Amino acid sequence: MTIKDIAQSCGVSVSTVSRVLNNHRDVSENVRAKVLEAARKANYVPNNSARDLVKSRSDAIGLVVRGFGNPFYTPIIHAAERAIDAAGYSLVLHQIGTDDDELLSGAALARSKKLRGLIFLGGKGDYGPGDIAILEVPFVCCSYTISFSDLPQEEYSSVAIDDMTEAYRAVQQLLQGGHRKIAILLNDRNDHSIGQLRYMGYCKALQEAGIAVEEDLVEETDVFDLSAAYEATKRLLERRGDLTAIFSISDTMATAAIKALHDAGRSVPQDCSVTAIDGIEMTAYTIPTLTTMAQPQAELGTTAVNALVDMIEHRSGNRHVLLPAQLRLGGSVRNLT
Amino acid sequence: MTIKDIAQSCGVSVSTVSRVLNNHRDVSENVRAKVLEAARKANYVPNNSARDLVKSRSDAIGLVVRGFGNPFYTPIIHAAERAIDAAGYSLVLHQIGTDDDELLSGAALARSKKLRGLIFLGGKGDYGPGDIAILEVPFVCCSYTISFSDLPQEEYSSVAIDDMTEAYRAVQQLLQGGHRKIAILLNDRNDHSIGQLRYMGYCKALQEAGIAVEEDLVEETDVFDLSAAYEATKRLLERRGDLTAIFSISDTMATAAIKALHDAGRSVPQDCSVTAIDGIEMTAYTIPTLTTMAQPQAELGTTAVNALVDMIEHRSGNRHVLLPAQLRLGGSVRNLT
DNA sequence: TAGAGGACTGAAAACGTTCCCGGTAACGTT
DNA sequence: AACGTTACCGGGAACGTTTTCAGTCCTCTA
Repeated sequence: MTIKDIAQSCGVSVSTVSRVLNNHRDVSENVRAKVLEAARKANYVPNNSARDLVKSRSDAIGLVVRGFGNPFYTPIIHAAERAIDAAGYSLVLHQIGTDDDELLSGAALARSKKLRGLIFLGGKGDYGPGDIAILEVPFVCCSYTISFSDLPQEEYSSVAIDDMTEAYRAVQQLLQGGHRKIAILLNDRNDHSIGQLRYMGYCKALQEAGIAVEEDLVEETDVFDLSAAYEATKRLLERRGDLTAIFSISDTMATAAIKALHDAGRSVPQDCSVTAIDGIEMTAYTIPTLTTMAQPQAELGTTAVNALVDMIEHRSGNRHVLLPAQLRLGGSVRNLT
Repeated sequence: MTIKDIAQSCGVSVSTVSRVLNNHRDVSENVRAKVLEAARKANYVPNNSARDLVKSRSDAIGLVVRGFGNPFYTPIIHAAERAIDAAGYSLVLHQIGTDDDELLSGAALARSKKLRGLIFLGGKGDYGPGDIAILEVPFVCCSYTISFSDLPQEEYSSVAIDDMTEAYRAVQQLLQGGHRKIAILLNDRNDHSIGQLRYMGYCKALQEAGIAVEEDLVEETDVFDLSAAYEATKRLLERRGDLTAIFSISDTMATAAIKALHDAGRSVPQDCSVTAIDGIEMTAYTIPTLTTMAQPQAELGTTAVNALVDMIEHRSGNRHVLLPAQLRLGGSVRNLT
């Protein structure tokens, strides 16, 4: 059932059918009605491949995500899909492994599928102006660090929280509670990831309070592996039994940390406080509930696609938006004073 | 950069270039090498729209999911995407709301995008043979109940756990522990969903143990809303203070239930046992850890796409696979005897 | 009443592939 | 020497759209 069949059945040309189907002007009311009716009755569905070919673009937006399994991303992707759908686009999801290059993957995907735009979710990029040239479509980085690269701000878009500041606030809250020996649980201090930014916030808060960052209070571990975070916490406790608080850069790691503390005979928050960043739904229902800097996950997703769609439709250029996180008070923090 | 440009630069015809790019026979080694080199150097990426048009099919598989936000689905989708990628296909993700018809949505998507196949994840279908006729591509239902419909087994494929049996096993475990007043937390008893199947397993276990299903021990609530599950548990406790165990049809609801019990002054498992079905990663790190029938989430995803790809490539017809769940012992169950 | 202009329509090219079909050259077989 | 077979290659149609361009008819103005 093609446009041609409809044209034939209505006794008009394919051009005319195309015009009514695309809501173009210059077509009389009665043939418009006739064609519409015929299309409806024939259950006509346009062939996107043909349309894409002639317009040399599709209606799809690519979402390339590193670490899809992270429950933190789920509500973001959820909201992004809804927004993409609402804007009349469709979503092709591409997941990349830890050793894949998102830029290369994204570029190939975008070119072969004639994508309209790209969203990079999660991860980090050390790219320069020359690198992103292979991306021929607009893109926005969502919860993604590109801040360390030498890419000028006006050459890309981003949507995220202010990682360093929010980490700073989280740690500051512990400091205000009288904590002095605060450990940090993160992925990597030097990989130019979001973890590094949060580490910088941690350091800043400590330094402002006149506390030196102690090497053996920082523990690096795989961010997506709960059991690794569990083991890391165990190591931390063996090394520094005197710590009174742990700042985790993610809710999931914090959950594992609380469990490790519990299994080591320390209850939270009586014997040790725990705070984090992310605010995934589940940690509002654990025992104890987690005190965390909750990210506006759905808003991150919709903001990212709205920015992208604006760029696609030439309503705006690159922009950077920082969304505020909100302190979600739980039962995992105790004040010492 | 099209096939034509490459043809020109190599001094051969487009047909020949197409042949080498598609690994067809009847092309000499040296021109093959020449074309390949030219394509590589020109950074050629095939135009999928054109290919899709002429072959009248794409390389995409549609994943239509109801309730994307459910963390239980995340590892399934994760694994599915990997498998789709590995099989040389790509994934278009479509999410539907509670009031949308997945069949209609899926059919429109499949037709307009010339999808090769469809995976329905989560949800329920009361469809007959006439209904699925609008789907012109193979499809498999993953963690999806279609069992109540009058669709003959050979007309569709499915991958799931044996919901009724696994629920039966979960409840049986509580019964063996001496529990007699066992509540159930579910979405709906009569909506032909997975919840109903699990409810049937619950009933069967009770009946075999000679225990009547008590109306006020079953609580229905929105399956995706943790706060609703929390409130539902509160109601349950007010109504039946004498219950000694709760069987929840999902891990997430169980988490909320444990929290509600805790807030009501009852600790788990001392005052009340909790068990569930799903086995999401986080609940292995809560306090207490959740005893649950863990579903092989990744395997569900890969099995679904493998089945689908087999059908797409005509290696097999419709098939139904039931994967075993595994009892994951946690600390949320106490034996009374 | 001639001409301008607007409303509407159709023919046809173009998009970048795939694939069928026909053709040539080389080689072996009778 | 004639013929079949094989290996290789190019021409060109086809896929289903969109869009430009060239009309045709009608209406209105001068």
